[in-house]
Amino acid sequence: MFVVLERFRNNKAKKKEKKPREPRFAFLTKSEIDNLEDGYRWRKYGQKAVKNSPYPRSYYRCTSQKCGVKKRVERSYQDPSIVMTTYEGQHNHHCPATLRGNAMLMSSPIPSLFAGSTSSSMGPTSLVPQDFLSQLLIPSYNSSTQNDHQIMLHQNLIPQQQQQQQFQLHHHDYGLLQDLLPSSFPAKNNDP
DNA sequence: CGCGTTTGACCGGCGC
DNA sequence: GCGCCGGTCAAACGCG
Repeated sequence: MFVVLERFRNNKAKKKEKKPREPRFAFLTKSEIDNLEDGYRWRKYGQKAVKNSPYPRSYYRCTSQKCGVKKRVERSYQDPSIVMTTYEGQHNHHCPATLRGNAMLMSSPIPSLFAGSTSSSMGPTSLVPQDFLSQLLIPSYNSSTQNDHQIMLHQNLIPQQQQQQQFQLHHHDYGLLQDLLPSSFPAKNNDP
């Protein structure tokens, strides 16, 4: 039904060198597949039971060496059709396999959206306070076909005017979101 | 044989 | 100190 895109900023950094956690962000997807294709190869390295939930949480790591991106997938205990995916870190490489529709990555409307937000045309986005943990995007999501989805993104940073746009997305575009989001909101990094 | 998953053990942080 | 909890390791296993 909908996708909630959330961004975490781990500034709990009392010990900066202790756990220089990568920036994380999560989004909810309504999918019956736990491991949805985002264009990257993942190796599962753990699975734990979730408290107050009958569904386990799976831990994945990007298979590329030099790329410590992690991701965890957890199914909602309330709505089993909703899967929460949390990414941690950013890929420092491109998609390993040229999936079908790879060329579409360039023509995807999503990059243009976030490119626009970074190019200061969206102004207020850069004013997000650092400890602002709440969601920056709340895409609505309707599964039309198996591979294509209509996604409605609207920024709720400005409650007054929520900008809404519609896009066509593929599954592997979720990985794109991950690539683009952190750079879209360049928070002041006073973390050395 | 190479690569990915499974699964229990292990580990560090935190609260009591 | 102890136990819980979230996260990770790694050996065993499965599959092409």
